[in-house]
Amino acid sequence: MVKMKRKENIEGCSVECTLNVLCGKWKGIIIFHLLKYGILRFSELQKLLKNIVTQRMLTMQLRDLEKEGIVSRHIYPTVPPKVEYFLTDKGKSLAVIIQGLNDWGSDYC
Amino acid sequence: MVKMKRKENIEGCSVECTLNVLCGKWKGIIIFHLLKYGILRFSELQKLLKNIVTQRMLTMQLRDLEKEGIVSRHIYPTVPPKVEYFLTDKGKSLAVIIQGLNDWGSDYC
DNA sequence: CAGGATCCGATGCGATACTG
DNA sequence: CAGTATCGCATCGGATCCTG
Repeated sequence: MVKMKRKENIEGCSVECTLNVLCGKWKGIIIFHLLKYGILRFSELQKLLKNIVTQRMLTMQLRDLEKEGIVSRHIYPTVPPKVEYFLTDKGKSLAVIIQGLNDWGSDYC
Repeated sequence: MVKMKRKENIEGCSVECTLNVLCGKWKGIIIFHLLKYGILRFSELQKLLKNIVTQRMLTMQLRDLEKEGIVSRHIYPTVPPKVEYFLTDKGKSLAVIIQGLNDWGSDYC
């Protein structure tokens, strides 16, 4: 459930709106780690996700988050290429929520 | 992205675990409304969702939430049938998170 | 009223291979 | 190293119809 953008807003409930940003495989963890480490290279993110995720998936999730204005990236024009990902202010504002999700998960899963 | 249960736990990150519970179309809003109203009949939930959701979908999401121990239901053996849904303690513990999601959505969407 | 049964399209997600 | 391109399946989710 990832790209299921919804335009209709259910009477003052913006819950789904936020979930649309967070739901998508690995997005939560990606933000979690970026909050923790600040800046991470593509390969570092992949390692943190224990190589469970394929490059393709990681790329897609990062692109989605970029579109939403949650993460941004800095590309070094070097060889071999080096790309760093970091949270935008909008992304950092998710800190409380991510922390809450993490805590709840620790308690109830 | 609803049934994508993940067993692997990424080094002390339980974020995805919670997202697995919340992600699924309408689950967030369902919990949001149950937090707000306490108890809701099937048909009341459907109206609150502005009839956007089909009975089938609403039923499925409620069954998922029930399996996770988030909601519970009380069936009145009457004709016509009457079924009430309400949050379990585990479900109520999501209040802070749901509120956070709602606030963030209001601010950034 | 609440919800089960079917059908069916959309897309989420994975595996694999290739490139500047 | 950090991607893009293809292929393919599983499942998510919508529409419709049926029932105790």
